[in-house]
Amino acid sequence: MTRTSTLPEAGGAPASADDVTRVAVSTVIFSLRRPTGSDRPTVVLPLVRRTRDPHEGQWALPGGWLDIAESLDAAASRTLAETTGLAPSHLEQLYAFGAVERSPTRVVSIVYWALVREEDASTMLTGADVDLENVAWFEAGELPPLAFDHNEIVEYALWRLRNKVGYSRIAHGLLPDEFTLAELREVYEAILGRRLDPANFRRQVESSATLIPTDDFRTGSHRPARLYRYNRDVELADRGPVRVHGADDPAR
Amino acid sequence: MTRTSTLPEAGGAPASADDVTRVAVSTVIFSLRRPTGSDRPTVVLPLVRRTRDPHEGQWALPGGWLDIAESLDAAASRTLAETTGLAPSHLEQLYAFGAVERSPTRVVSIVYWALVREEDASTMLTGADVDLENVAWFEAGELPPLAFDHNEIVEYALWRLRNKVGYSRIAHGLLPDEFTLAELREVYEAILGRRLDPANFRRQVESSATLIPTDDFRTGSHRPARLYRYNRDVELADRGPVRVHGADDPAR
DNA sequence: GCAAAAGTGTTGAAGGTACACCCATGT
DNA sequence: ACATGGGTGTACCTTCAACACTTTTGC
Repeated sequence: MTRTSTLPEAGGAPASADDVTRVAVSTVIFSLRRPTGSDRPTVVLPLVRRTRDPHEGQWALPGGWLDIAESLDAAASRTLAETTGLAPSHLEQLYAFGAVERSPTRVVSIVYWALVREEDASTMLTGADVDLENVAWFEAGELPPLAFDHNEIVEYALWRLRNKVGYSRIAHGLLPDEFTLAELREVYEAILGRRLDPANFRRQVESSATLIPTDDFRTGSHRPARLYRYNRDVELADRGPVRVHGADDPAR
Repeated sequence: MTRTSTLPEAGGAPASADDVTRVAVSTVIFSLRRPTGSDRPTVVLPLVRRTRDPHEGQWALPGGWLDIAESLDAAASRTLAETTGLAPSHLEQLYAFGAVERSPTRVVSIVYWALVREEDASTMLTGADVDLENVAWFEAGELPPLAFDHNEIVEYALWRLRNKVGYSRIAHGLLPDEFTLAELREVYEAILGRRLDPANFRRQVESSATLIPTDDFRTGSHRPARLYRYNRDVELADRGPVRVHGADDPAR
């Protein structure tokens, strides 16, 4: 994993001057974490500390410059890995931000959002050449003031996530292969920010036929809960438009 | 209206060589037209004929290059006006397309979609310095093979339009100030491609409280129909995320 | 009167919410 | 035994689709 680009929005730019529009790619990465003391997961996201102006010292979304020979999707994957060492289970374009004043020099940011499984989030700590000093996880609801317009971008990404969890099965992007219905429900509850009726939740997911029951159970100090697995055959009304040519196309 | 940029994807580029990524802005413009012989409207869109390579002679989406000092939204408005002379009643970002091979030189296209009222669509014919020879309207469902990946882009825009008509009130962007419920229903029918029950349609829009009944009626060879006007106060769960800073922010 | 579209009423199916209740385990 | 979460049953309510029916105009 070689560093072919630096953090976006300024510094180390591919073109030298401020007479060109540069294209940056950033990603809002969501994962879950169970705060110590609580068993309920909350939505967290990794941010990187800027090491140069503008906004030096402030936290910002991970990202980097678009290379001339890589697609937007590829740039999102690459910069995400380079800055955080994470491997996402879901990656989807969010929006292109291009207001003139959002950075001192002209930058158009193509922003993605991604999901990382709780188990995979720990790879960051062991990860290769990631600058751990300057990466940290934050609760999505309690962010400090971020660089550029990144607070608004995160808000928008959260809105999209909450929206999408309602009509697609992206929740599986935050879960391991096998999980109980209670664990799945906790993912929904963490994203939506409210409790769901276990009985009704069970019926809804069961009627959608997206889950395959296994013969295994998760034990605890109560009745064992059946483990489920996502049915990969089922494609929900999820991606919407025609799949264009393989990669780099709309995901919704 | 001065032409400050040429058609996107190649030719007359702001930067000379193929060692930079250029940003283009294109727009899928939807309007309605009643085919002669039929009273039911169909969805149509304007395309421009390319006058230079690549894809010279082929039809393509109207657009142009992003200027260094203008926002993405502004670029969409400007290029839309320059190439077609149209003024949209709705303008919204669709997606950023950035596959490497979508053009001989590296181009990232920020694509918008727009609505133009039937009445305003005729301004194109009288419009200022628009090259009428190379602009034409096509039925959205019967497009010829277009330049670049523009066929897929139009499909995606159509999908978004159909989707959005279900949960927002964008349909008003295709209607004049006052309209009957039958006219509103015809817009929905044209977009969705299927007939709707007039009785149920009436109840749905009436219960949503987005329409203000006027005291005027449209007469014909039947019982006069009441004219309605859109209630500008009502904001549906429409734009979703926080309005960022005025312009150039996500619309959904 | 008749055709045609405007507008109202009614019914049944489907889906969501609330909540009572039983089941199976660890302690 | 009892606490805890797993899992089932059910009643109510809202929404939506289908369609019969009445109203008001032009011809």
